[in-house]
Amino acid sequence: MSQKPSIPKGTRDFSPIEMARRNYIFDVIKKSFKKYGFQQIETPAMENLSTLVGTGGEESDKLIFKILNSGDYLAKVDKNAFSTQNSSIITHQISEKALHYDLTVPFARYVVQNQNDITFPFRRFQIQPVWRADRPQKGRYREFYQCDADIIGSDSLLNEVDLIKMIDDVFTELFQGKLNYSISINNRKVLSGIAEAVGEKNKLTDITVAIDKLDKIGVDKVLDELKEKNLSTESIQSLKPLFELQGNSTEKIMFLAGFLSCSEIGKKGIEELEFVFETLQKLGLKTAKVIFDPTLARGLGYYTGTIIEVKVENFPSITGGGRYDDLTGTFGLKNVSGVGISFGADRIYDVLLDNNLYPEFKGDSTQVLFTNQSSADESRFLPMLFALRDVGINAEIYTEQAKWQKQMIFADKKGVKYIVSANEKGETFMKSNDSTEKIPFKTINELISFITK
RNA sequence: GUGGUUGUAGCUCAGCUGGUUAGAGCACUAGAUUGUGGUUCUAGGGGUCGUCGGUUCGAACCCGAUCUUCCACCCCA
Repeated sequence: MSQKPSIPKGTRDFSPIEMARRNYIFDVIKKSFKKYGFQQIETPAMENLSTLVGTGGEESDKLIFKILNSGDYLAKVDKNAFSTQNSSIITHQISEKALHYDLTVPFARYVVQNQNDITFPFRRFQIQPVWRADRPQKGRYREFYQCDADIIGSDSLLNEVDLIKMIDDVFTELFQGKLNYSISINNRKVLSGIAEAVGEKNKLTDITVAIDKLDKIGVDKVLDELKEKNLSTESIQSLKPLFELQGNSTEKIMFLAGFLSCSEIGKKGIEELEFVFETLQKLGLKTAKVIFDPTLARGLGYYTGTIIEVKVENFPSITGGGRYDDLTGTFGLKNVSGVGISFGADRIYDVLLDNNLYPEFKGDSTQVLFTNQSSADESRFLPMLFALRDVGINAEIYTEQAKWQKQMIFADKKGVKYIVSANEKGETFMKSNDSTEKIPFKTINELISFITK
């Protein structure tokens, strides 16, 4: 052992069985995307750093993996900037590219660049890895796949309804009705309305960040945090009823409608929520439990309307999304609204594994193994091998003339279903993996019908 | 970025309060046996005990730093 090989923190290798499971998840999601009229695109793994920074808020800027410029990257650094040792200034001088942090921002960039060729409303999906310089922990990786579906160029709330129905479809299939999950919905306009209604319009983020922690740290700590952020005692007092909200989603919405009656933007948010909930109620959902959660905030800076998050017990959110009214605005295309969601394939993988929800995968491995104990075997089996492959059966020959035992162990470990062998007289036999009975056969058609029966 | 945690053979781990050439199981390789299905037996390869530095006559074991693992916070898929 010269040196111990390893991979970067938060990244993973995927074995054959893991890939089979991952592809199963991707296939289910992709099938739904297509069914709802989304078309696939792909964007580069790296973007210009300038298109990525400043779109998702300060927090996400910190988590962007930057790519060092090629060549003598230090030579171009401004000497004054260098001597300040200010990394954020120097960063932009030594790095002009970065790995994308999510798929929504590259998509917005794509839309602006290709606006003349796109017919709006545009439904696109994108399944690619994203990178975040985060600290790995449970369900959190530095390289992971997002499966994004976005509709851009439409204000209609029917899109929100469509996305939630699609979430229902995907998890109904993946969870097979055996696992509870909930789709939490809120609206940024409601959060703005709350800030406005308590007279702290400019403390919106402080309020939402604090509210978001309600179920984690409890009412008292949230109030403490608001005090620290210099909210007036009256404001905090008037926020209090929100923390004690009881009842189902409809009752909560009704309460907030009253609470926000003095705020235009708040009223708009309530209207939007009501539409989404009412429409979903009419259409019905297969397995999803949709709840209005006024404490749902979500950090990404660009959301302006509906926000969505899917949760399973004991896991961080497995799907998230929302509406953004002006994401393309930062790239020069105004007045284009979009809404989208992102399935976190890697977290879904962990959830399915934890709950034993993977179907048995058939046909992923070799179905038929031709044993090889002599060059006579090789010449007699090779034509059969290719004949099987030609009719679509996964088959291989053991390429070494090895001991029978070794070949059987190989077949067993690989999960091969059928074994073909010959004796010294040249008689050929086939058998299935779970029995020791060898059945003689003469023609390739006999073999095929045995395997495909 | 903050706090905690982990690191001994390819894998899972043992190694008592620091004391001679660091062990086991599995895996791997070769041979024998079973005489073409996973048995059994024998032998063998493989570790500068994450890395660097310190304490000590002596360190896998104590101390420091660093990297790594996992977990929590922040934030998020």
